[in-house]
This record gives sequence, C-alpha cells and structure tokens, in this order.
Amino acid sequence: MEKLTKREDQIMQIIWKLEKAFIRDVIEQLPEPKPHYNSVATIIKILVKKGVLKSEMIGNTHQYSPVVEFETYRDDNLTNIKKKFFGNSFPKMMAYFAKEENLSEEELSELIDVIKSNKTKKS
Amino acid sequence: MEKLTKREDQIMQIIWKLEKAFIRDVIEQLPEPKPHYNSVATIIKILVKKGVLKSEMIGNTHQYSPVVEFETYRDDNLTNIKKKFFGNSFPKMMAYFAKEENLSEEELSELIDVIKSNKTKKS
DNA sequence: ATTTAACTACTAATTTATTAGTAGTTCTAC
DNA sequence: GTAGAACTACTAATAAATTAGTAGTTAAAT
Repeated sequence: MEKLTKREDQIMQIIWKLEKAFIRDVIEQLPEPKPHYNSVATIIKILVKKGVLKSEMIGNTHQYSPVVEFETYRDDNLTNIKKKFFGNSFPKMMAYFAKEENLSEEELSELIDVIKSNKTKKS
Repeated sequence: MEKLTKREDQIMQIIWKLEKAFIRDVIEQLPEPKPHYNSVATIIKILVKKGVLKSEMIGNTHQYSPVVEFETYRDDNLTNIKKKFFGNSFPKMMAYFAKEENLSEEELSELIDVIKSNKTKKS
C-alpha cells in the first residue's frame, strides 16, 4: 500500500469515518482554517490515483469511498511502529503499556478478558 | 516536542541506538543509497535547532547526542497512534497488539502479573 | 610539501507536498 | 434569463522537506 502524506492521511481518516463522502462533507469535518475546496479536491484526486479511494458519480458530483480498508491501513502502520519503538519485543511493549497507563480495575479485567478469550479462540 | 519529518526520524532512530554519533557513523547506518555527507549534516543541523540533538566538539569534529529521550518521543507518538487508530481507547490498542502476538501461557500470565504488580504499587 | 579525505559553514537546487487560481458547467432561485 | 453557489477539469503557485554544491580548513599519508 502506498504511503500517505499527512494531509492525505487526515482526509482518509475522515472518509473512513464517514464511509462515503462528498468533498463538501470532508471540508465540513476539517478543522479551521478550512482549506480551499480545490485543495481538498486535489488531494482526493491523488488518493484516487493511489488506489486508496474510488469515486462514483451521484447526479453530477463525485462521491468518494475507501478502497483500502481502515484496518489494512492501520495494520500497515502499526507493523512499522511496533518495530520502530519496541524492536519487535512484545514483553517490552507490554511493560510500556502497563507502566504508562493508569488502568482502572475495570479496564484491567476487561483487558485480561480480551486477551484470554482471544487466546482460547486461537488454540 | 517538535514533530520530526521522515528523514529526521530515521536519523534520530540511528542516533538513539548509537547514543552518540559522528555524521560518518550515521551514514554508515543508513541504507543504500547513502545520501551525501552534507545532506545528512543539514538534517542534523535542523535537529539541533529543533532541540532534539546537541553537539559537542571532539577534536575538530562534531559529535551528536540526543537531548530528547527515545522514550519521550515514543510516548508522544503512541499517544497519537492510540487516538488515531483506536479512538483513544487503551484497552482496544492493547487488545490489538495482544491479538497480533501469539502469547504463550507463560507470557500471558507474566504480562498479567506485571500489570497487576504495577497496579498495586500505584494504589 | 603536496595530495587526499573528511570535515567545516554556508548556500543553492531539487523534489515532494500542499494550496489555490482559472475557466467552464450545472442547478436553483429570483 | 441572469445571478449565485457548488461543482467540474486542469494548471499554476507556494511551502516544506531533502539533497547536494561551493569554498575553505585540518590532519594524515606518500
């Protein structure tokens, strides 16, 4: 999957959230200062060319929706991040999580449940 | 902390690993095609200006070392990632990573112990 | 002692990313 | 029917990031 620039990423986050969007919808979601309509249109055209978005003509305006799933993009990103920050050491990563977060009892047991149930499914 | 560009990030990863480095050391660690010496020097100067690196004159060449700790940078990044990919939910993020890994029973209980003991210390 | 390599500081060029202008179309409302 | 808003496709300008050139210094090697 092609890398996204910061602006492309920002716009994709919006479209993933909305699932389908016209350019005006994207602009609406963008924070101030709102970019020019054509600026957004340009980035979106790049995203189509990159194969991340597809466009459909609804009436006479384009509606855009993701081709690449959010989860795919996320996984791509996290693979790199995990390696970059934890050198593929899972225990290190977990130690980090445990230290950084102030887990409530609920969160902790929820977490353990999730891990356990997941473990069971796999074995 | 100031955001780092891709190249800046790449060079910082190397210097964090080496702890101290001359420009030649950084180039050595960079993959082919090796950039021009001055290209690396420019980026490093930017990093000094951003306050991420400091330089020391050793003989008559500069040696560079991090001002910002790797852990600080990592934590900054992970905070963003949590927000971007997991709706700011820590358990979701952790569940994701847990699923990615094939935890052995030992690892799992070790993990739980770590989190629990940490919890105890804090309360 | 002169050549070479690695450095210095500084500047300039190139590439990539982002923003937005121009010109023309369609639709809606007065 | 004409004015305005929102769109189209295309192009151009600007800004940010990256690469590398110039000129001069230092140190070591033949």
